[in-house]
Amino acid sequence: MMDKQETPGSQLLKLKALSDTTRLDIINLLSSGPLCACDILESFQITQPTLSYHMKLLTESGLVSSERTGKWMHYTLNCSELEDLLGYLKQLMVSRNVPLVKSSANCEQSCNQTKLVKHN
Amino acid sequence: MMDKQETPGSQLLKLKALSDTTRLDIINLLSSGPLCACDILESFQITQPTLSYHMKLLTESGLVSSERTGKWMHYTLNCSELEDLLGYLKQLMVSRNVPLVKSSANCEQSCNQTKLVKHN
DNA sequence: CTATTAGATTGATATTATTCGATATGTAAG
DNA sequence: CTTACATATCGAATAATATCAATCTAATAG
Repeated sequence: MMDKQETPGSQLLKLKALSDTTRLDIINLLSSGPLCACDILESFQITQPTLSYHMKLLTESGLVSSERTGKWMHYTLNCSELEDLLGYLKQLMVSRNVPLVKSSANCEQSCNQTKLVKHN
Repeated sequence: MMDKQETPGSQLLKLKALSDTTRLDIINLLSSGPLCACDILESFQITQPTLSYHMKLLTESGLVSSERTGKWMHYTLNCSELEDLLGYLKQLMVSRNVPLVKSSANCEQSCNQTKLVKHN
């Protein structure tokens, strides 16, 4: 049942979240299992506020979920959200044959399309 | 035959390339087939130099390949590179059970792990 | 050779991201 | 209540990105 509305916006949020070395490394860490912030912090040469900032972006993207246990924050990789992103990217590889460019193609002699229209 | 060296760096480049609305939209356009720069440009409210800048990032990431035909530049989505990225992300969902955090876990009472070690 | 056209490059500027020190909040222990 | 500890937030500095106008290069047409 995949009637979920495609929300490219939220996929963009995830891609932004993954587009930083530190955060990609954090995701890698979390792929081995949930960790609390202090454990994650030990793996990086960043300050605690910086880690907190990155964890905020990761959780806001949905890729990571957080849960407080006492004074500790536990972070878990949210696989279903990652699956969604995978699905979104996979769909890009299925040529949709939808002419997104409104009328026609320019560059008449170079396009290997049947309908060739003169470019003004 | 998947003996290709995992190069997280190049995957990071792709993720950076995808982490911008305009570029993600361009990728979407290209998923329907190759297009020349002038066609792509018509779909956006950006200037030609800006498009050129984005196409440079996309091609440098490997996600898009470019080919000159006369005076036109044709851009094509490079599916194999996208596949590589998909593979990299997919692998994150397979818990590797490798203890990346050096010695042990902190937060003894909250970790559901067998080996519990006191945090100083 | 001289336009003309498609794209790329350059340099400046605006916008956004990242980082840190200082400080606040929230929780548990004494 | 006070202290200690884990994490979050704030404000400011810095770094990285995105954008545009102007200009350059490459290719074709005349």
